[in-house]
Amino acid sequence: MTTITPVRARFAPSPTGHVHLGSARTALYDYLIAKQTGGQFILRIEDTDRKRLVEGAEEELINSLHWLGIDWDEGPGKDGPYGPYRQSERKEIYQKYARELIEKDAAYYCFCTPERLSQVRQEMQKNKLPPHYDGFCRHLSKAEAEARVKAGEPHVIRFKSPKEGTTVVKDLLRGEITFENATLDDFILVKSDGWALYHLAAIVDDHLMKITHVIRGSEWLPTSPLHHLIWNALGWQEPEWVHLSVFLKPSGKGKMSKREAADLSNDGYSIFIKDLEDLGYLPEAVINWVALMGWSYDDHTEFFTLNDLVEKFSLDRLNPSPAAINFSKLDYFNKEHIKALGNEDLAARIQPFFIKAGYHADLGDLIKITPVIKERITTLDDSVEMCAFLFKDAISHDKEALIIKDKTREETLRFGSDSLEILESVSVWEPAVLEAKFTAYMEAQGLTPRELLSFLREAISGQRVTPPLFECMQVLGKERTIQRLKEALTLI
RNA sequence: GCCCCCAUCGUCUAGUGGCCCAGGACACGGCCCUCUCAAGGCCAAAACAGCGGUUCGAAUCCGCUUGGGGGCACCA
Repeated sequence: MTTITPVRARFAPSPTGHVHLGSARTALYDYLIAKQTGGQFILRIEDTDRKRLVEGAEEELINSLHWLGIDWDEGPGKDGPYGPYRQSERKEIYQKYARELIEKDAAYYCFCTPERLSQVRQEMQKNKLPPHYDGFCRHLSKAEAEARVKAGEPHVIRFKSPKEGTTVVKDLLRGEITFENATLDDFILVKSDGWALYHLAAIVDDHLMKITHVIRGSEWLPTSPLHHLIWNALGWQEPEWVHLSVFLKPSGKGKMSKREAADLSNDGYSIFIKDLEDLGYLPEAVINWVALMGWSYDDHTEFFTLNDLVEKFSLDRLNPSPAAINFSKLDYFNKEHIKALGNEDLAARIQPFFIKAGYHADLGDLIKITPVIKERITTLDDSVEMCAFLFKDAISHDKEALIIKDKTREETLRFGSDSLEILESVSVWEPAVLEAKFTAYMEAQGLTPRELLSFLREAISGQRVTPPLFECMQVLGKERTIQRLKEALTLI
């Protein structure tokens, strides 16, 4: 590592939908590199396309970032020296620089109608050429163009891409990438409604906001030469470019489509941060998981907290190849991070899931069960299914399961009433005491734990799967445990 | 069609010319432990896409092929 200079990194989403894994990872890396160098992480809303805005998307975006624990130093709700941080509030700024580009002859007015443009595109495709603009307005005289603009003729502003030579883009993890200028298009910089497009707006903002590193998806690679050219045309020093690889669907074949995203939810998974939260994943786990998709620390360390990552992340250990999303690995990380949680913390996190399921579980009770469930649940939501019986007023039984395997109804009844007596005789209601009593009883009767305890489990919980039996009895309390066993015995 | 990117076990990856007949993790299978479910322990199976170079030596460097991915909007 050379001398560390503070990095100013920005996460610049457009509020057009849910925050997904890809953007979460980009935001994370931005945040990490900024924090690690003592720099700033900036959140900028790219909302210049007024038609695509989605109601509530910005709010969800902010919530998701907060949930993940990624906080910004400058951005909406947190003013800084380079605001405003919403592009919709910066329209005039972009127009100023668009004019500058025209004056420098690096851009030109174009009066072609959308109809003509699509016609040109079709023509190009028919001739097996890249579907680019044909340059119809590129050579209009400045005087004529200005006159038509003044006359109020609808127009856009296009960048004047060089036609010869090559443009080299330097990417931090891919090295130098060379593009033939002949393959470049004359991109639109400002639309006919006066709003700047990403290509102009992002560059102007990155410059004005003194961004030093731009981390973005590799889908931007094809337009990166244009961006390089615009930076140059404006006479500015461009930032470091980092083009991250895309995420592939779990099969590894192709990008996640709308349809596949929907199919995922049938399996209890999702690529959207909001859903992951609802599903019972920990932000710690999502962060850990997503950080490792495209980055690694060494050949064996996998468990990282956000703070670990701030300390250990580095751009030079990024991996340029696309990564397939692996949800079973997320499950694994979720288990690991749940196990790492303190009992009070875990209890507070599972409580909303109980409440959502209609159980009035109070924190005190939940804290009692967290030690025994923390290594048995994959998601926070799993705790509800596993422990619901503790919070129900009445439970129902599967009568079949109430007969001890390979024993008769009469035998079961006898073991059941003996158990009842044992329970009633216990004065110190603790797992160790209960276990000692029952172990002695089972030995005397020649019963295996599997036989008796499975029966008791069904009797007091109505479930086949629960946390360890004696712990369950403890949380249930002596009275309710006895009550439930009595009820069960009447059903045999 | 054109441009660009990528290429190690099923998946995420380690590996920057000899330490590699390739290491870790998840998932999968088996065994042990075990009151259910987990957790834990042990074991197994599993990869350098192909072909040419360069080199004393290549997973590592170069080229080609193949495969995969991304882009080609008055979206970002």
